[in-house]
Amino acid sequence: MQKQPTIRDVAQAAGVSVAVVSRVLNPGSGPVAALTRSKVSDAMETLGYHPRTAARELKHGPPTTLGLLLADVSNPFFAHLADLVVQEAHSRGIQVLLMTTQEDDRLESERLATLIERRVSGIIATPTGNNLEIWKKLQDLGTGVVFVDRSIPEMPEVDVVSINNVESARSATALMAAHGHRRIAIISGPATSTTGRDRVAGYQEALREAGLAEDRTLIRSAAFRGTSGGDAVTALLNLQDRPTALVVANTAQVTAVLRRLAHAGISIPDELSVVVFEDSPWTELMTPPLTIIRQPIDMLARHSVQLALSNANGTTTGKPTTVRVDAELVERSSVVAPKTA
Amino acid sequence: MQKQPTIRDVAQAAGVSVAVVSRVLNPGSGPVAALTRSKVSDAMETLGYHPRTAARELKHGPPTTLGLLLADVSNPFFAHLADLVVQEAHSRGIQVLLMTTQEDDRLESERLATLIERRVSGIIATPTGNNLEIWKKLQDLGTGVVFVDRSIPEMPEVDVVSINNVESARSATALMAAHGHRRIAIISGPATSTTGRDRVAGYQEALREAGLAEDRTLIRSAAFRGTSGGDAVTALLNLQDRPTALVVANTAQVTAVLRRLAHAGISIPDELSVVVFEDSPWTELMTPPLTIIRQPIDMLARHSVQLALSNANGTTTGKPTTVRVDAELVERSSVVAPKTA
DNA sequence: TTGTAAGCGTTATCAT
DNA sequence: ATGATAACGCTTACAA
Repeated sequence: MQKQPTIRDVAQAAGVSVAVVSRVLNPGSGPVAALTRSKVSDAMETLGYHPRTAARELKHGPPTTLGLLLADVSNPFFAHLADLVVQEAHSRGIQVLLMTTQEDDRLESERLATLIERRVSGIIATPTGNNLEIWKKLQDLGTGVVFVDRSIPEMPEVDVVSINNVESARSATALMAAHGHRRIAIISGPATSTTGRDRVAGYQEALREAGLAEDRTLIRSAAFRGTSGGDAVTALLNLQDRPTALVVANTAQVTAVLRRLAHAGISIPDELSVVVFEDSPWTELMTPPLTIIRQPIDMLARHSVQLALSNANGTTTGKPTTVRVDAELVERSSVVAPKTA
Repeated sequence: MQKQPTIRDVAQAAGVSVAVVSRVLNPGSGPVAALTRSKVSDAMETLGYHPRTAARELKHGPPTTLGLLLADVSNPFFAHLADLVVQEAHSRGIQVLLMTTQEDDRLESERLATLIERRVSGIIATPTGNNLEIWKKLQDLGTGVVFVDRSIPEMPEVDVVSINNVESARSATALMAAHGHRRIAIISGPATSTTGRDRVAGYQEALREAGLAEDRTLIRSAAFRGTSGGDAVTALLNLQDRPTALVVANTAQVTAVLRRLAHAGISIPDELSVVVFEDSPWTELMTPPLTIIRQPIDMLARHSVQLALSNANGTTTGKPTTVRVDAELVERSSVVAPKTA
């Protein structure tokens, strides 16, 4: 186990001062003679020198790391988002500290404390909805905060990047209505989440447009974690006047819902038409291939990183930005006209 | 945008010296009077003080971050691994820097350079197979290096955590043989990867045990990225003597394979029995439910973190550790006896 | 063009 | 029990 050479070792080996080494390390920070430069480079090479990030950051170096705080990474949607955020960040020379909250605001506050201590330049997060004060503080500190996928209504000053939740749920529901369904159910995220609320709003809008009456028993919100989606299905199936169509607007609960449906022996789309908010490749491999709402995750990733970085150092342009990208309804074969009973 | 208070500000506000503040920050580092402690705590509270990690690390503080270098995080297997690694690390107060290589050794070397500069205490990685010198250097530097899922044969000195690839492929193949299949194909990872080679070895072993002759045309290695799995399927289907069973041992190519199979109108398991190395929930939702090899990802995550951390600071116990956990063959409905032609 | 030296925010060693 | 003060490795005026 060898000891790490410092800038001083390099300077000595090259027969110059540390200032010169620093200059070749940071091109543009000052003049260096070509010959000197190569001598220094050689020294760095032979010594196997690597500048220490911690020291650089301490000396008000531009913070080069970004926090990515997600609910969890097992969820394919978040996994894909993480993948793209990392790629996008790397292409800008930024590193990503990955953290998860498990939808637990207690854990969230701990993670945020760590992020504060690290003085990350920005944070891209799916907030639990609490810890308002900490988020505020982060912004005051000049951290670029961006909420992705969801937001916190009480915090309109934070930038948000998400799909148009209202519109996507509306289009999914409208598709059902267009096929002649009159009893359309929705399983959404918890009512405390903006995605949950917005998607239900879109659903209601579609109902209104189709001249359909709203039935509260057909609106089920399921927690993101656990198997709440399955229970929602069971509840729906136990209704005396069962729905003929179902919009699964809670991405984290899609497999739980489908599993319960399969278990109950419900045949899709004969007994139940289905649209899910989930665009993993496997949705196309199902029998029948599922009609889905596809989220442009690459757009979400790109905008999140860009905003987080541009908001860093309090370079906030004043009014908060809200990026709302359109999701795409991909029609496959899980929606058909209801059986006339 | 407020300025961040330093330890000096706290000291001043509390009317003590910085040394005292540092002591209350690091309990056990020295005596502090109870009254003093509370005064300091109050000052920290009202000022909203957070110690700066960069400064602490500079002052030979225990490195508290770990690098997780994966091929990509879109792959559900890696995503799940990342999720659990993060959880495990957090439970030990360690942070995780997430990076991806896209299976590109050029990118890998860049990421590794960054990790060296950050002086991370450990790295958990799915190596591309190259950059041998850098990996060696990392170890010399006292970084705890752990290869997960795959390994590099030329680097027996590095700890490895993976499933028993030989045995899992053997059991999957043996299942086919037990059902009476005689033409069993396998689509594995590239021959340059240890997982690819090991799984093929297990496949061959099972063939031998079943007294079946090996047919080279039934062994297809597909790259991890892209849609190479689909091409392998097509090649297999074009054989004049088609296989009646297929082991998909390349996790990253499972959906590509299934998609091509569906596209070709091959019915599972009637025309082709299938076992896949992939345990995402959706495999159970397919028609028919897929027989799979389930990897105990939680074990992989736990051991990886533990090893990476214990190997840090050159605390290497001498001989490298190899943790090989057993994968589980979960029989569902995608394997049946071959149709007697 | 290059060198000197003063920080950056902590921790740790001595004194007091 | 508390306080000065010297590092830690790097950047950056300011000199030379």
